[in-house]
Amino acid sequence: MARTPRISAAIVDLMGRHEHHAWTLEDLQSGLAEGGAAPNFSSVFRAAEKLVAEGAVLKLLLDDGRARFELAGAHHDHLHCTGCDELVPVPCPIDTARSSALEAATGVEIGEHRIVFSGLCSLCSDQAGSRR
Amino acid sequence: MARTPRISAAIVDLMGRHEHHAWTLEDLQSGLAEGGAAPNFSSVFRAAEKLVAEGAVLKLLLDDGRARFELAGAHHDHLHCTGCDELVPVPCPIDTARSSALEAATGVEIGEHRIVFSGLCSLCSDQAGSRR
DNA sequence: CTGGATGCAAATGTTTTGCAGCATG
DNA sequence: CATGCTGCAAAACATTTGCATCCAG
Repeated sequence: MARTPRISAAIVDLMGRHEHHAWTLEDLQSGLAEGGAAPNFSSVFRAAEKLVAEGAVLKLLLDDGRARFELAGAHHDHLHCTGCDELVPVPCPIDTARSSALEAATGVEIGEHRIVFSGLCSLCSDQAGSRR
Repeated sequence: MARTPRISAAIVDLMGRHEHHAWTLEDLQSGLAEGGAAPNFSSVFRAAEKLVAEGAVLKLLLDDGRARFELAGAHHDHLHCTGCDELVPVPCPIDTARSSALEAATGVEIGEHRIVFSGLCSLCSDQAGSRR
């Protein structure tokens, strides 16, 4: 069987051409497949993990139990749309003052955070609105 | 093999006696086992899911891929301690003004949210501090 | 030639479901 | 005696790993 070379590069390229999208491993595999490649699932997995390890890509686990991958960049948080199931980036609502206040109030030391809002993305929200 | 009656009631009871703790299914099973019962894993799973469906219990998926269950109550968010792996409740840092601002800025409709901070809980933070 | 990447298959870890028996109302 | 709960076993799912092979440098 023909090999698919440079999978991780292809992943970065693919992600770059679809800015605001979080990819499951399956998404990545089928996305690469459309680009002519037909990589093995394990290879996609390993390439994705490599990119995560390198810091080029972020891995997120949603409540549906499947991991999503997205290009690393400026920090943002996410809205998991209950309409279309997309994971939409939203600006981070936590400022350092708030974070510090939380640390002071609870005695914890906060490093990172992950926020996932549930709701409707702007598209689904529009559609719901126009039907009302 | 003897049956363990009323597993879901036992779960609620168990959780009630250990306020701030998020339970994996395994935690629940061994917790119940210490109480004299020795329930089957599937039964624990089904009881937990039932409680979630009833709204008595919340289910959370962390990045380690294992679900945690905790008593439903006043909303709060969580810190996943990188020291002791506990999931510690912290007050919610998102107020309605901020949430509305986010909706206005992005056009989304926000329902719920889940925030998971990563860092050190107050206990682990203290220990780290005293070693410095 | 050598190390890193890939394909394939099989293992893993956790969650979920099928089915039969028990027990409570 | 009907309905729901439980135990046990096996399936389902997404992920992860072992191993042989391939390819670029």
